[in-house]
Amino acid sequence: MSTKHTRSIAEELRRSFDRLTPTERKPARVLLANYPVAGLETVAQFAARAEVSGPTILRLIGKLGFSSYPEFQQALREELTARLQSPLAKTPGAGAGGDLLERMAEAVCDNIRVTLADLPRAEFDAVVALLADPRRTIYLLGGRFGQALAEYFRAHLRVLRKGVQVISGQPATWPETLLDLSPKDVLVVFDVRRYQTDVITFAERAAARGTQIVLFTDQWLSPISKVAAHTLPVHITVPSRWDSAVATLTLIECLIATITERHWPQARSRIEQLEALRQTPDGAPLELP
Amino acid sequence: MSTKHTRSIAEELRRSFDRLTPTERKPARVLLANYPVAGLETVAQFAARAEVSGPTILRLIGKLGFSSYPEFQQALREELTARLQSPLAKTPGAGAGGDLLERMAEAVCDNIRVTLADLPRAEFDAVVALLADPRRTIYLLGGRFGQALAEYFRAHLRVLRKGVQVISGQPATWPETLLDLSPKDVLVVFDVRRYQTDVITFAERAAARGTQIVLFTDQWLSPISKVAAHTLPVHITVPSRWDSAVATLTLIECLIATITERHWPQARSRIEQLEALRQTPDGAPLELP
DNA sequence: CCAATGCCGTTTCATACGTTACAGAGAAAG
DNA sequence: CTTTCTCTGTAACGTATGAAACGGCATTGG
Repeated sequence: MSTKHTRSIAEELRRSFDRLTPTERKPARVLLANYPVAGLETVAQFAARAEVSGPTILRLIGKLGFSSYPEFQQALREELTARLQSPLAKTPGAGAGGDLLERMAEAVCDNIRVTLADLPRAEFDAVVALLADPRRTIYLLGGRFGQALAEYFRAHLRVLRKGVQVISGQPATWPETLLDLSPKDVLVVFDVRRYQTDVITFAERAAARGTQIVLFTDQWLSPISKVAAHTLPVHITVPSRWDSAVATLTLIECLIATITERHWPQARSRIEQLEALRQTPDGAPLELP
Repeated sequence: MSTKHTRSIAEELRRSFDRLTPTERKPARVLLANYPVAGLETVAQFAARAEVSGPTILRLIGKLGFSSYPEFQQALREELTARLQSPLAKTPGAGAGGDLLERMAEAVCDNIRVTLADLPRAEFDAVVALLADPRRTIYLLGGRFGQALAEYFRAHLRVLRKGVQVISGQPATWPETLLDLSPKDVLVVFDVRRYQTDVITFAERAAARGTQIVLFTDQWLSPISKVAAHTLPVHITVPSRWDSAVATLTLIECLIATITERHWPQARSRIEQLEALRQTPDGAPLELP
């Protein structure tokens, strides 16, 4: 009767996190990262995983209000039972009263779901085919915040194929790149709300040269969509003063995953060659991603 | 190779159900009904729940191919870990039911929810305070795929405060930056699975100089976590050959939103000054973000 | 009806487990 | 610089745990 554990142990852990000593926080993090499996192991295993000693584990669960380790495990198991029985058991008190983190999580997830649900599969498949075509060169362009997305996209695409290039640096130098664009090539543009004029003009000129444009934009559609071959609208509003790029990133990862899957033979051989070339400093072999 | 448990234990149990004696079937049914929690209890508890004796339990798990009860529990925990990490437990009947887009959306949303739910609020708040402190300089560092995240983070942070810098270029040039790091400064590192050695060594040296390190890593914790002041574990597994950065990006946006909100007076005046300075080419006034 | 065999629980035992006490290291305060 | 206090790992302890031996019981075949 010492303590009533109505709320979850994870929550209790987070609540009293600042009461913990530095060494006690290590197993706390390990437990939260591998919840709740780490806590179902023996004290010795749990301690070894967190790289602390056994007594530290016991002191930790003591601070959580448990009088013994078995009692702690019992509580974990009961919680796990409830969690597995009702799969969508969200935190019961999760009304709109949740903190910013919870509200952000919900908003972002809604954006992702709506974005992917509303996306025409034909459009998606066409973009996949375009980006997987080895004969085309892929150019990527983004504005203030789109730049980083272009970089992320490139980092993956470069593994899968040759001819991937991010247009960066000062906009004044972009026209030079414009010369390289041909009707065979693809320009991927990231342009959301408060559409950047320099990005827009570049895209329009590229379109004039016949380049295929793939546009990531928000639900209100950048003006580039008028000249784009394929437009991918993404939901971006969240309870923040800023817009969210999470749904955009998700879409990027979906494209990468699909390209990798659908053209796996080519991708595989390329990745294997890459691994052979890339001698890691410590000599450890790289696994397939 | 005493026992290879490629398929799930539950399936193995059903397969060899008719080889069991009547009394052995009782705990088998109990385990399947309360899977896998019942098997994670002690032999005595499991036996009591199934109303059989201890040795019956041991004979049962012996027939499943395990040489000891702890080995059986270990297998259960590993299976549970895999199940909780990639929640394909959703729509179990619809194995390949949804297409890749839907499965990605679900997985990514789960990652986001779990990541934010398990995040200690104290840790989050400490990072916010650190990044909002105008007296500290913020350095950002990322590996192959983390680089883009660092860039995205910087693009926002630069609006909110001065002294934000991404460490980029060849790793050989990084030591020069190391000289600038002081105990007052903050190093934000992105390091996930297949942790990059050059990133690790840089972080370790920075820590040796007393720099506060904020680490974004996966649930298996980069070795940098040992020297980091604050570790933010993120779930990254999706039904793809690649890992996902979506939850990491969400966390970044949560940080930005919170910093903006909590230190709004400073942020607001800074944004207004920025707008005054930034003469948009078409003369259109910029709105507040 | 009897004997044999397979099945299951009770008892016993060794071990590994959780637990406690203690001492050393390190930081904070004087 | 010294003292005090907090924190953390080592070591020792008692116990509960998993595992093995044994015996009774029911079922089956003769």
